[in-house]
Amino acid sequence: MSQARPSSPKLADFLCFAIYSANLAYGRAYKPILEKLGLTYTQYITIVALWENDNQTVGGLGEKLFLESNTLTPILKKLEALGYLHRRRDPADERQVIVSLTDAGRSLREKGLELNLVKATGLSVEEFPKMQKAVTTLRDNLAKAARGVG
Amino acid sequence: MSQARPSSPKLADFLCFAIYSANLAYGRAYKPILEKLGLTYTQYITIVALWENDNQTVGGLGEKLFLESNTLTPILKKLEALGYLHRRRDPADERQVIVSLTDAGRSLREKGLELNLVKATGLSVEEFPKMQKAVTTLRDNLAKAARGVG
DNA sequence: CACCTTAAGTTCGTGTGCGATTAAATCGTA
DNA sequence: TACGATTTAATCGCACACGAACTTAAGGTG
Repeated sequence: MSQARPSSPKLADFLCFAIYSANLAYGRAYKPILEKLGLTYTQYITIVALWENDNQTVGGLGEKLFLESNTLTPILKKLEALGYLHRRRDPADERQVIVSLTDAGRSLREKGLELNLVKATGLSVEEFPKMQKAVTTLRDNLAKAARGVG
Repeated sequence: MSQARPSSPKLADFLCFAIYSANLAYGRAYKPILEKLGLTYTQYITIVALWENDNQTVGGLGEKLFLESNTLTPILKKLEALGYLHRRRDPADERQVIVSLTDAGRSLREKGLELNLVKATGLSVEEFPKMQKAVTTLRDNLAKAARGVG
């Protein structure tokens, strides 16, 4: 195993890699919990977004989830097939599709699915919201930069 | 658009969602830079890991990248096809595959590919390493929890 | 109204992630 | 040494993420 040159950038110093690998770790932590419900992580946060605001358009939902319609459409169709939501064209604008939860979709919330992985983060009650805020700000700054602003 | 119930969990309070969406934002910020090189993000960090330590096994590389061989194998084959690395069985243990950079793979480092998105994060020089450390610790705690430890 | 432009979703192809299975090599132990 | 257990990659199928192209609907201008 040859040595790296002194100038070599270290993976451990990359913030992008920390975020990337933390995301993988979160997915692995959530998986055993979510698979008991037959949901993937993306399907789960889609349901959560609908708990927060029902009857959203695909585009509106995508804005909140940071996903394009080409990603959302198959997920929404899957959740519709599972009986958790309905999709219907907006009669006032047939281009848009309104997504709304079914009783089954709403009842997931009451089914004890208040996933709580706070303990697994190792963060204290004071640290948790600070971290959450900091990562959210980071995300918004990156999104701004990607749009060419800043 | 109906109102959410008071008890409804808000997406904006989820640390997992902050990480998830920050990862998407990072990918979008990196894409225009990396596609000039014809590399994806995962291919890029694989190259970085090999800059740091050349001649690694698939498993060893996977440990550093937090990826399994089922994910890495097609990526390594692609990078081999692009001429950036070689794959060969270890003569001392034919089960293992040694991955090593080619001159082309090493030269990517000199080609000014020291991607620097620090400014895009909006973090100060003092904040950046703190954030990087905090997210790394979070990732390690989550990984520990997912393994059933803790 | 006819025509062009814009907007919203869908479809398709590529590239990850990952669970499950397989193939091959090595190890351990009687 | 023979053989079952373990280790390491690779393969396969499924589910995202996303660029690009397509379809349909709405809006704007003459």
